[in-house]
Amino acid sequence: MSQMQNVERQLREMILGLEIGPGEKLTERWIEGRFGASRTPVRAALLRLETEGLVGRDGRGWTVSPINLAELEQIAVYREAVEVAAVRLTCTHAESSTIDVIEAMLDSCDDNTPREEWHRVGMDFHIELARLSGNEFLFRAVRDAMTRLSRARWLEVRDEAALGRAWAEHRAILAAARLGDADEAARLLSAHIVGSRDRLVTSLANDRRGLRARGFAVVAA
Amino acid sequence: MSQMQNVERQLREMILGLEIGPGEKLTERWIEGRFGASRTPVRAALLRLETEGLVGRDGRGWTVSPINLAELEQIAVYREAVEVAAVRLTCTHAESSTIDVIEAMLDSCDDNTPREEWHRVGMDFHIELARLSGNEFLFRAVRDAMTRLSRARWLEVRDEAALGRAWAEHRAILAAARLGDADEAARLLSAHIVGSRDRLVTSLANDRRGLRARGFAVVAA
DNA sequence: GATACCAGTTTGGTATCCCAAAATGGTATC
DNA sequence: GATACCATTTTGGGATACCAAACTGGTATC
Repeated sequence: MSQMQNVERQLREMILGLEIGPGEKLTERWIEGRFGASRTPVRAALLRLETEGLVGRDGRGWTVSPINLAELEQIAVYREAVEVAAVRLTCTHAESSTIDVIEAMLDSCDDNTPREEWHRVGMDFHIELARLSGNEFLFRAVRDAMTRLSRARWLEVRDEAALGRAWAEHRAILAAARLGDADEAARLLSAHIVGSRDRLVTSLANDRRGLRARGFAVVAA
Repeated sequence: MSQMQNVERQLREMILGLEIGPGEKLTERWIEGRFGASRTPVRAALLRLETEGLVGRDGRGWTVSPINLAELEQIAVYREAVEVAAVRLTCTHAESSTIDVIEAMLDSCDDNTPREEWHRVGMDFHIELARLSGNEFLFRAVRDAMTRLSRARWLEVRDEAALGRAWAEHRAILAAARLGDADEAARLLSAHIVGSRDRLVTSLANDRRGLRARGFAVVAA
């Protein structure tokens, strides 16, 4: 694997895994030293991550994008548009077997599953469902949106009940998609996204002080 | 303006203006010499244009993305999702004065207006309408989709009647938005996008031989 | 004539060097 | 003690040197 892809992947992981906090300053030279690469691949990685919204320019320098509550609300609206369109498409041509694969993903999580895994599967559910639409643009839109949401979802204080409810909603959406009931799948998915957004924004707004204390920049809505 | 932004802008214009044909190979050294910049800004520009879908990797090298009819159809579906969502949002809060600005754009085109200007305004209509939604993600999605469509629309063989019909549809959409009639605006916009796609794909498919003769790579649906 | 092979060239990936602008930190002045 | 000012360092933007892999064109072999 090339250095460029390597730096990009590792840096993305550090940002998404909150090893580098939202709002932190980045210097090309620090990244260079941290990953043992020269500035050329470092700069390529930063340019890529910038388009993903994970880092941004701060005057002349680079900054890890802060968690932005207003942005999270806008992303939810965007997600609703693209995910609903995707699932409607899926309903017109999906085979039961492909739905089974996604359902199996959900099944793979149980009481012994680490929180990190639930987090990942919860995102992949939406991404893989969008992939089934067969539309590359809808798929990428959902994938990129979930990437942007990833850190915020990680910070969310989620109780067992909320996770269980999310999983139940996921299953209901799959059930509707399996029947090819586009309207029902769209309605359920839409409600799921809006509900998720509400819980997420509420949780982060409430915990904003705590997050800032941990050094994470959280911009209000 | 920095060299990086300069190279990026000029190279984008050359690609969108078909001065470099779809499917053509690009070498970093050629670009370097063509714009009098070194490879550092050239690479930054290529990385950016890659995320816009205007250039792509071809093995180790770079290629100007070909016109892809299947992709055009997928983009139309994507546009329908995001543009309809945007216009629905707009209908809930748009002021008549902001609609006026867009209507004035349409009015600025008359019989004496060069074809190039009609082309630009036809895209900007959709972009500015999406901007009115106030949702940055929907806006960027529309803007990026129009960028990807730009070259294909430029190649389309459009008659006067088709242009007039498009402008009439644009005005009808604005009228519905001005009244805040979200359902009607959504219906009209949706039909407009699908109609545009059909005309575009039909035109390009018919003229595919001619386009290839001009050295433009056109990938079938 | 087709094909396998090899030297020379081109090209993207990487490392490194230079520079101007911005940030930093210490000092003199009030 | 606060502030204005200057020397130093740091940093991103750009240019260039180097390399390994890929490509090219020609040649030898069958």
